[in-house]
Amino acid sequence: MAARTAAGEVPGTDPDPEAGPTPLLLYAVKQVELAVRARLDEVLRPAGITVPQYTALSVLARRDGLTNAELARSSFVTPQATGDLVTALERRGLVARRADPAHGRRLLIRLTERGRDLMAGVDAEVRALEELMTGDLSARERGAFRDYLNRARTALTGGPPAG
Amino acid sequence: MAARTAAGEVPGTDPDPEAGPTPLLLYAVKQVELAVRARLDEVLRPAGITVPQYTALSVLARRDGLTNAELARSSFVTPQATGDLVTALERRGLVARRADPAHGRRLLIRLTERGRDLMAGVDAEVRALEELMTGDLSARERGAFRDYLNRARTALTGGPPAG
DNA sequence: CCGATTTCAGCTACACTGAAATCC
DNA sequence: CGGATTTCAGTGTAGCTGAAATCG
Repeated sequence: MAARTAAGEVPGTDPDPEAGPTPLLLYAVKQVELAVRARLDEVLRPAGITVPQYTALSVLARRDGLTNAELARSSFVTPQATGDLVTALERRGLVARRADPAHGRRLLIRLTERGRDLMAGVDAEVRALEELMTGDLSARERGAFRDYLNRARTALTGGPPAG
Repeated sequence: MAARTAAGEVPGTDPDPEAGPTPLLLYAVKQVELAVRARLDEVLRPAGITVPQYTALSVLARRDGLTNAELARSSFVTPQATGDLVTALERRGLVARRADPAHGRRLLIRLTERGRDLMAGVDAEVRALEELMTGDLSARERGAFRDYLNRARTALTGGPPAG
């Protein structure tokens, strides 16, 4: 495993003799996500929502009025998966569905006041988690990190985040 | 959203006027992981294993003879979660448990020949997925990406990967 | 007795497939 | 009719809490 590199220094290929085969970046991404999930779970438990639910609420906070199908595509899952999730959020009054005035079938999902309050309530702790994760990266490194992540997502899905 | 940056160029803070608040890196990590999971699911379905099961097998492939509790810590979940998972893998003959000769209670988990064969069978496609994700990153960028991911995990968990 | 590990029991949430109905 | 969306039904996996037993 590449030893912790000094800030600003770009690590080359890893010559560590005890490392064995270099772990895949796929795996490194998963490890970070698992660690984030564990921490985020603790932050969200008092608010009574799960990480997938928080993710859905985050998407809606940025892109209000999505349909369930669009929400599903934003997370690369089936509409059924997000359907159950949205139903749970709706029962708790965090989101509301209303018919698309321009289309008889589509149901637009919006955050309610309560939903917005909940997101505001956890915002500080989520930002603290972001800071914990990236605290020892310089502003320049954080920008590069973000760029790599965006490029990886684009390469995997063949398009920008908009579902 | 930061427009796709040319290879080698380090993006600064994002001046895009339509972007709204900069999405958190937490979220960018999650998006990549979701995209990876969707692709990896397709790759693993023919082999009949799920992504969490594959992850466990990967850990065992690199660190054979772990206990269930150690395996759980490597994924930041409870021993119960990995316990069910290992039982499923055991029923399919992909792993085997045997008592630790030096400790009456601990059960060491090892990949079976069948388990190793399964991992070998999906290896090419997993590597192809890795290449798809990082194909437009230079070797230098891949190294930096890996370093950022490792530092993020370390910052979140306060230690190296070894459980 | 304490700490770590394993296991049993019960539970919730996530996500899938398949199928049907609705709307453009 | 085809394409997209929603919904219903059924299934399996993942992960949790709580509690008990075992071992060092």
